[in-house]
Amino acid sequence: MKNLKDRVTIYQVAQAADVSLATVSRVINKQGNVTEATRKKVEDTIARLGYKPSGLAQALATNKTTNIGIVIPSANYVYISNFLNGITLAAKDKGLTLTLFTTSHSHEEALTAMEKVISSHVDGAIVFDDELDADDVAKITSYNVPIIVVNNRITGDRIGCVELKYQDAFSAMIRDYQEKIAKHDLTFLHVHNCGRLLARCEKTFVNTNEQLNKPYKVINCDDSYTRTYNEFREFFQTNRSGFFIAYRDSIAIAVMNAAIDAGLRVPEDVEVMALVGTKYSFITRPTITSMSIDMAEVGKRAMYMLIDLMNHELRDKVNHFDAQLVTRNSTLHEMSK
Amino acid sequence: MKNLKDRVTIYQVAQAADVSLATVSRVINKQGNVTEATRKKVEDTIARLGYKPSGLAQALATNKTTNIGIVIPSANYVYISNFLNGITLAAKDKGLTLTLFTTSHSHEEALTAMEKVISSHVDGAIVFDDELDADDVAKITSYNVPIIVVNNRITGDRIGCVELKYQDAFSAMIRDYQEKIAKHDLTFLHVHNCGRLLARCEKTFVNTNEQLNKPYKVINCDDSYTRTYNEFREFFQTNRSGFFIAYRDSIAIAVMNAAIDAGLRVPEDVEVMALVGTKYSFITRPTITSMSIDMAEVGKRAMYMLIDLMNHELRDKVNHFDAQLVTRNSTLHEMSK
DNA sequence: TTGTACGCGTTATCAA
DNA sequence: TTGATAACGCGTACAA
Repeated sequence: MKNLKDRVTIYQVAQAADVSLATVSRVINKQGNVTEATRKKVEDTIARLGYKPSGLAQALATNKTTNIGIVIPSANYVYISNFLNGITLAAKDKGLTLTLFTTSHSHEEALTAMEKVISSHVDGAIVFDDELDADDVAKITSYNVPIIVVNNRITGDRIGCVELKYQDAFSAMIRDYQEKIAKHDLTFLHVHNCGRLLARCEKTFVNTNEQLNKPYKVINCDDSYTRTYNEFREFFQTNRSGFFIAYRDSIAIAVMNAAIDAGLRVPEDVEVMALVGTKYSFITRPTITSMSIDMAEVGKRAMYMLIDLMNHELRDKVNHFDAQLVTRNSTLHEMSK
Repeated sequence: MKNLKDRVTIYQVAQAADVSLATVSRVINKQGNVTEATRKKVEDTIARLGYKPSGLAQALATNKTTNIGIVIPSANYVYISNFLNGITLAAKDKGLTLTLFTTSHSHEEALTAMEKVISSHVDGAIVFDDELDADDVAKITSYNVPIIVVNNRITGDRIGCVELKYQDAFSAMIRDYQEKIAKHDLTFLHVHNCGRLLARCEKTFVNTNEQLNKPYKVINCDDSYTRTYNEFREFFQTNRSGFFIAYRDSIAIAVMNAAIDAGLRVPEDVEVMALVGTKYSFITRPTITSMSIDMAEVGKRAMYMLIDLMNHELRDKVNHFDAQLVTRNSTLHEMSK
């Protein structure tokens, strides 16, 4: 008994079972056309030799890898983890394996990731990355790999997409606040180069307030809890009130904690909300008002859309999820009930 | 110009460039032994035809996939995301691609995941999954795939491991509390079937208290924020004090919020700490005392160990990370300073 | 420097 | 029901 078996091949199995490799192949793929007796014989020697088919060779022969490429900027955000988790659930359900490509928020890396997606021979891909635009995506589908794009409206022969719509709910929320409460000026926390989603929200913010003819502010902000906390500790020395709208809930929490630690009351003096909420929106005190989309559901949907697309039976190439406003204790919304 | 190019092969490039496919192969792999002129000619036609080498065929021919298998229970925990992120960073650094296998906390799924790891032909694997024991892991290395196991002490010819050690710091913390503060009885929140790490901590907890001859409690608890919160709201109706030690920080936060919402003071009436801390330990108010290991660092280390192992140059097959106690405001530790 | 021919581990098509 | 044999797309000795 050797310690490290060199990979045992279908040929060795065939030889040991005294059949041809074609027969072994039939047994592996349960294709029938095999006597019960020989089937058992083959299966026994497969077990005895510990043979596992090479996915590589199978893929090369069938032109199917049962591999799905996932392109994301990083695995480190909670909402992306949730998204990823939804994908894994759906993928496992269908016996698909996931290959991960991360891009670290750089256009260049995103492009090389797409190259790798192509050469890695995946059967399809799900792309959730703001660095990639329509042209970049078109490039890859010209290689005949079906793609679902998340958070960008792109369609094509082999492209589907799922949109994340914050505009309606966000705009409604702004109107509601301005009409019924309007205690504080609304301030949008702009983050430089932080993706389409935030950019769209900022546009919605500006437009809605302009239409209402209400005052509003946009200030710069870092995409980091600690730095934002420190900046706002400073900020709240002189500014003692406001309504702050942050991208992610950790940023909103940073602002909130800075306010509280500066002796201000939330939501009476300072109101805070997050655009992208996760479960961490409700574990703080006060809890954080946030917009939310169940990213695990988005992941599942994307995966199922991709499977349909691979089978050429995807009817609606554009799906969308609408964000829901969840009012909690960091804003005065509750009062309007 | 056809819309969907069927995969263009090395052979087509060779033909179009009027050279043999061996020459194209040399150009692709930058092996030299090619005239500057023909190299340029080949590269031009590669660009013109949009040729991308098939990773599959390359892998089959070279017996190298540059793919690393990652086995984790789920992508949904923050500390696992951090771990995953560390891995992606190190992997990208080395041009490696990641294939993800999730097991959903079931032994059966873990086993099939290992099967897939084998047939997927990865060059190596990192396994962070409590469902797998030494035998399961041994099975896979007999297929000659190098493995780094996280959070389990397993070694072998092609196996290395990185241990996550909580015992020392946890035991020291218990002694310290019992000797210097001892205001509340210590209660360990037992979660059924929640993995080796928690089990080891529970053992440490019991042993240390036994040695000190101090009273202690172990009570059952769910691994869910909401359920834990609700149960402890109930609990705090009658029990008005205690020191609770939870597995993850979200669970600790659930207990803390339940206490606060029940009108108790933290840490004066109720103390709370988490064994596995993430960044969410410091965004709550009060902040949560927790033990912590930088899981991103663990991921990086595991990846670099694996690379060494693949190159047969891994010296120390056992690495370990020691947890650090970070005292924050949810316990009275600060007072002992 | 370049080309020929074989092998990598499968699947699939045809005969037998 | 079985068994040769040709793909699949590439790397690589070896020969030219």
